[in-house]
Amino acid sequence: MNATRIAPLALYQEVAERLRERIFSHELKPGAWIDEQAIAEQYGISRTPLREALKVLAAEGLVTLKPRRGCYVTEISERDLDEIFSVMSLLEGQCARDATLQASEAQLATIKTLHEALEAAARLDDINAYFEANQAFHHQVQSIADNRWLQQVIEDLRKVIKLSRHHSLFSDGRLEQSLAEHRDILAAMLARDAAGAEAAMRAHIGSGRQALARFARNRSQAA
Amino acid sequence: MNATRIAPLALYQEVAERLRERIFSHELKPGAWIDEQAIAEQYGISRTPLREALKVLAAEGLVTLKPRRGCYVTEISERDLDEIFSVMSLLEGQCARDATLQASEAQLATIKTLHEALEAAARLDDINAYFEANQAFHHQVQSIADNRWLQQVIEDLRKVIKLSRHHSLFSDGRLEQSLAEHRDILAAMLARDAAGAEAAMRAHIGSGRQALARFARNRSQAA
DNA sequence: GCGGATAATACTTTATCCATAATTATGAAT
DNA sequence: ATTCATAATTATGGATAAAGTATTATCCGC
Repeated sequence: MNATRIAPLALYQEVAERLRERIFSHELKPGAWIDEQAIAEQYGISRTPLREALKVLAAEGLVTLKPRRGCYVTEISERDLDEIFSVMSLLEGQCARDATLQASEAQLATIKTLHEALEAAARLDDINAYFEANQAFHHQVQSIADNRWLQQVIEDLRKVIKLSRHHSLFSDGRLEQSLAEHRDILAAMLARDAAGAEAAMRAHIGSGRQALARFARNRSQAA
Repeated sequence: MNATRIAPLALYQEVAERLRERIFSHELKPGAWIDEQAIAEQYGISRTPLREALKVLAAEGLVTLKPRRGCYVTEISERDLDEIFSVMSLLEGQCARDATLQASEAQLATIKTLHEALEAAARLDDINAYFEANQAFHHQVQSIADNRWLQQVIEDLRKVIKLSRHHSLFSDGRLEQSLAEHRDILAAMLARDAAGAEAAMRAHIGSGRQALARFARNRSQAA
């Protein structure tokens, strides 16, 4: 047992987090069987905390537990993505609306700063930095909207979306398009145009769905 | 060929369901500590599947696991309810909109039939029947909207709402008011007025929040 | 008398063991 | 040769036990 462990987290939570990483990185691919014994051995733990971690991941929808059949990484269909993005569009749109109405001047300034990081990343064509800045921007909007349950649902759905590769989403023209959409969102928020911000955010999410669909098509052609 | 073999549900799922019932019925009150040993003894099982069940309930938000402190039934604040109902209003409103646009004539007829059950229960002042019919109506609208992820999120949030008593919600004038709101929803749907159906549904959910808030106020006065 | 520290108790947490069920492979029969 | 049945192996699901940590209570010192 690792004596240097300072994390106050329970072991099963630690395990759940590490499995999430492996699922999101597609080291564990959708549809793949999760070998409990092998994982437990790899991590040097018993199967008990691992099984508890799998229950948590199952509740999050990342894995599917088939009774007496074992545990498999959830496979997300294109239809699932359509449905999830449809909900996400609704929720993030509402966030943008609420944030626009409720933001203090200081918070609007923060949003503006985060957007500038986005612009900078785009200029450098640094996809990883753009990805990070994008996440920070969306997170900040949600934070300003100040509805923990709304944030929670968005976060849960985003995890499921991450089951399908979307790291390489910001390639080619998509990055430029995404940036333009973000400019629209920012402009509406700065103008205190709540309806406009909501509409811009919805358009942005919808555009993300289309990019993902294009990516899926290319991928299936390549295979 | 054992075709009679239906889905074998795991023990932890069975336990989770029984705990849900006890939490919803307020036999296990919000804030109450869940004694693992006592529950396991009551059910004649070991603590292992019970703990797995608690992980699932924690993921649903029904219980809160405090590391090294044990498991407690989640306490929902009035602010939580405000936030949750706000999201529910958005989601159920979208359901009403989608259902109005997508429903077949046969599905609209089903909706009409379910509404008539509501009217009948109201005439008889049968609160339990009204409650059931109400659930059936909402469920049918969601079913027609045909977005499984949207349904899932609504279902999850509804579970959390059930942490606060809302059985006796349909008392006094509230039943009449709820019925009137349902008439608006139905009318808009039958008229294929998607925006109207969404607005009516949002108003209905918002009205439900207000009724719950009144109930909480009365309850705190009584105590 | 009050505060802090130490010890004891209790509860969570993890590991190991066992049983049951499912799947796959092999053998036999048609 | 192919298909079906039976047996064996493997993995999941449940129980029990042991260990570690946190909290509370008591005692001692200031």
